[in-house]
Amino acid sequence: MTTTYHNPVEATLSVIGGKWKVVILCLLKETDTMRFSDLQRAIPDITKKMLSQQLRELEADHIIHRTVYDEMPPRVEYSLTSEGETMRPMLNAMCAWGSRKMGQQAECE
Amino acid sequence: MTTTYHNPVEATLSVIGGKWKVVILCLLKETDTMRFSDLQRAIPDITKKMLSQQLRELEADHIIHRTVYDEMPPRVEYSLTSEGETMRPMLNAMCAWGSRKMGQQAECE
DNA sequence: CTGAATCCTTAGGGATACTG
DNA sequence: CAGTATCCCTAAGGATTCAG
Repeated sequence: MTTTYHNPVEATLSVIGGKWKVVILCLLKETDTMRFSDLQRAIPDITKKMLSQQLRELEADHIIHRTVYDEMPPRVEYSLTSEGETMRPMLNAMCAWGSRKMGQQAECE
Repeated sequence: MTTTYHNPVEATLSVIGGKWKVVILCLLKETDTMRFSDLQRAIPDITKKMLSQQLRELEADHIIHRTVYDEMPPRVEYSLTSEGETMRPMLNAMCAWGSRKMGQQAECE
């Protein structure tokens, strides 16, 4: 499927446009590697379904890497790929803007 | 309404999370001031309804400024506010990442 | 623990027509 | 030109259950 974009930023949005993707990526950029349950705990409002769905899409776009450990109980870890690492400046900028805004409003916790 | 965020970036998403907002903002950051019809032409896939809706939300968040000229035919111009200007680094980073990706895939036009 | 599968609801968003 | 107003419908996403 070849999608035609009229603006470069649309390519960005096609990858990080999902409702929770940026939140997930911002967590991964700080913690390096997180388990499924770690992400769930860090994003209380997300459902399992949404989380796994967003993760699979990010994986399909080669932004995150999924490592399965064949243990009992199961363990799966997620981390940024090298492609995902290239997002760091962008993710930092997005976090920075939010922090600035929060600083103004003092409404973050 | 006080919304509680668990991550600073959620504050960012609450402002630019709309489907077309980042596209609109990226256009405004480059062209400085655009009319409604300019935006429509630059974003062929957006409907009037969506465009005006997204614009109104951005205006409510004090990100863009709306100037109405009492002429016939009507003219309305949109531009970034000073608050919107603080988004420039972030918007540039988002465009840059998309451009990089497009460069790899050579699928932009 | 890490999901997949199913069902179900709602609201995001498209098409169209109308207005100052 | 720059929007509203309606109608309408799909698909995003929530709740719940099942499974390896």
